[in-house]
Amino acid sequence: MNKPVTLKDIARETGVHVSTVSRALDPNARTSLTREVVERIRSTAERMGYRPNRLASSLRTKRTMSIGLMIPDIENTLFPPIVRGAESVLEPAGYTSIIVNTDSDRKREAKLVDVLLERGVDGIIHAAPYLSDPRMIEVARRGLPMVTVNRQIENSEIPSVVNDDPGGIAMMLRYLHEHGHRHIAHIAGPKNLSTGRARIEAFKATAKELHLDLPDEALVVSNYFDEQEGRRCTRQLLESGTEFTAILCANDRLALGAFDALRQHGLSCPDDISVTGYNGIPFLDLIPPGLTTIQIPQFDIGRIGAELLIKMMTDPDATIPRTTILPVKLVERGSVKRIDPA
Amino acid sequence: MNKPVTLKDIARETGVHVSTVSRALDPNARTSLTREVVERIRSTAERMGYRPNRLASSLRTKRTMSIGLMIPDIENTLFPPIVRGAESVLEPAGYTSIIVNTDSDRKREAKLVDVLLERGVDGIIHAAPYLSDPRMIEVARRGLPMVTVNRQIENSEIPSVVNDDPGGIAMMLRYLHEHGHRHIAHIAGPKNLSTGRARIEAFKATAKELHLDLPDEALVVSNYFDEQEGRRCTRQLLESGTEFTAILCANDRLALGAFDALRQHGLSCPDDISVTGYNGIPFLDLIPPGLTTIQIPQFDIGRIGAELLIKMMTDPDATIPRTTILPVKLVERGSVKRIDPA
DNA sequence: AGTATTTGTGCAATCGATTGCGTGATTTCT
DNA sequence: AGAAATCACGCAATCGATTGCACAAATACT
Repeated sequence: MNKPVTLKDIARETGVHVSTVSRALDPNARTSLTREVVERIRSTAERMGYRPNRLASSLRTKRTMSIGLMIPDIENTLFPPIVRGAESVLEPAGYTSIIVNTDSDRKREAKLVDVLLERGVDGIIHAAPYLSDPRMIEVARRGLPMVTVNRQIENSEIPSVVNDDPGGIAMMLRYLHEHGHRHIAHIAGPKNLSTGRARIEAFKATAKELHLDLPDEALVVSNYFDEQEGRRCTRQLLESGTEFTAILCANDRLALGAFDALRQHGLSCPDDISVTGYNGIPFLDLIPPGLTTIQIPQFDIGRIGAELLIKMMTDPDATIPRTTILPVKLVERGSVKRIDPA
Repeated sequence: MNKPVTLKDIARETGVHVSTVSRALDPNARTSLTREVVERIRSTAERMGYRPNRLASSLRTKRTMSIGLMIPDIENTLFPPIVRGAESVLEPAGYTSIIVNTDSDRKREAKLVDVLLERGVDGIIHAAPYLSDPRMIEVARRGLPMVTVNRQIENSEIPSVVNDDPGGIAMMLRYLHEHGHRHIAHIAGPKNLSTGRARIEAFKATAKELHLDLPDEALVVSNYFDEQEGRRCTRQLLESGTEFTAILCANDRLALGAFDALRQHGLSCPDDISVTGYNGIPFLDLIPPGLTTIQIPQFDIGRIGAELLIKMMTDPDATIPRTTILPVKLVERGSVKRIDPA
């Protein structure tokens, strides 16, 4: 491994001082140097194959040009698009990201934040914090630029980029209503997540608006956003004896679990029970009967989150919107049947 | 943002020299110091909340404890499990990984390698190199520890971890044969990828072994491993007029595309045509009729790749197997029908 | 007891780039 | 033409941790 070319090497080669070389190669400082000198340095740097050592630079400037990207699990298809969205702006801006999987485990989250801090990240994008997350709030308070995307932390000043949960849920509930459904159950998300809470509240509010009958048993709360909980909650609905013709699920994976549980109970979707999801994860069009869902702009959530973070990192005094709400849209597939209102 | 505690601060506080502090905190060098001194330093370090500055350390030691993880696209469900597998060993070992998406674009790949090099990664795991990849070979030659996983580069000494492509394809072809199929088409992967080539060769070899009739038209080569190409190739097969009762696809996404194209042509899978895939990506069990496929151990591929890389990074003289081949298994679902041999 | 060896720390250079300050040379101004 | 201002670049400190070498004190040896 031949040792890399350093500023010193170029300085020796061109007969100038290393500080001059440094300035010649810095687009911002280049102003006060002679055109020729800059050109001479630039060309020999190129010729010698100079690659700046970011470590040395970072040590001096206190900026690593890297950020931390915290997600629950990269295997959850909801997150890769967010990651790509974020990188679509980070990479061109010269930032590199360290992705960590928290597995939605507070202990891991705390440990991984330390890892990121130790690595000197310039900022953090947290894609799925808890509603109450004192550790992250503390880190942000200390002055580390941070944005949360997809979910948000309550009682904090941390800017967040989320989709329009209330609007999306209302849209979906109205859609079911328009399709004749009057008895609609809801499988809600975990209460300790902002998405879980926002969606259940929107559901209740819209149900009231539409004058829907909403018995307590028609509303079950899941512990995790996954298929297994979707199955469990669906079973619970079925066994409670409450009457319903549709289930509005707080996310797609719960809905996929519902598909499964209904099938196991010998019920057909959408003929017996209609089901709807939320998020719009991939492959949904390939899974029968095709989940009607709310498509959230995952890529844009990541993209805008990264844009905000860069703004915060480069201009500490910039005014950053506390919450950025992105519009969603309803994607019709086959899981909702039009019925005659009872 | 209160400034971090440094060795110098601890030195001042405890009245010793910073080099002593450094040694006291280094588990390896701690030997030659007095128990008490070490203890005193350790405790005040703890009390002051000392966090080592990895940048400074790396600058001096030339080790960043970070590695580059190159994948085509994190949105492709094949890769997240590989990533998790790799991180399952990297993280506990104190390594952090920088994930880059090449989009299977040579220009991007070249650029991203430079980014990684500039960041001073200690090694690289490349999850999908081209068969011929001089740039990566050159980087490896220069002395940077590197392993390729999932695919491999030909004519290079770079260790790779791959699944048993020949075995898997042979297994699948035999399976179709046992189910009565005698006219079997193959949608092959791109020729410039090791997986594409290995699989087509295995297909031909096994077909010969089984004395299958294999006209040229029954074998079409895709340009990319994706659904669109699967559709195109299937259409081509259908329009060529060649006779076949099953299509063995070189990967799952091609097979998913085949599902689609068959449907568009009014054909049913598996009643009219059987289809098989390769890889075992998620959600396959939810997509009708359920793709029968070869499950590759993605997580283990990542895990073992990372283990090899760590070995290479920590002991340059270690003997590393040139190729590590992992076993695969056949997963039966509903896309293959048993028929009477014509 | 006197010399040789070991032990525990300190000193200072180093990794590579950045940057405030200084200075000689050139240009501009009166 | 002489003073002032500007310009182009060099000097040296700095970021924080690591490490070979030096050296004094303590211990072991003959």
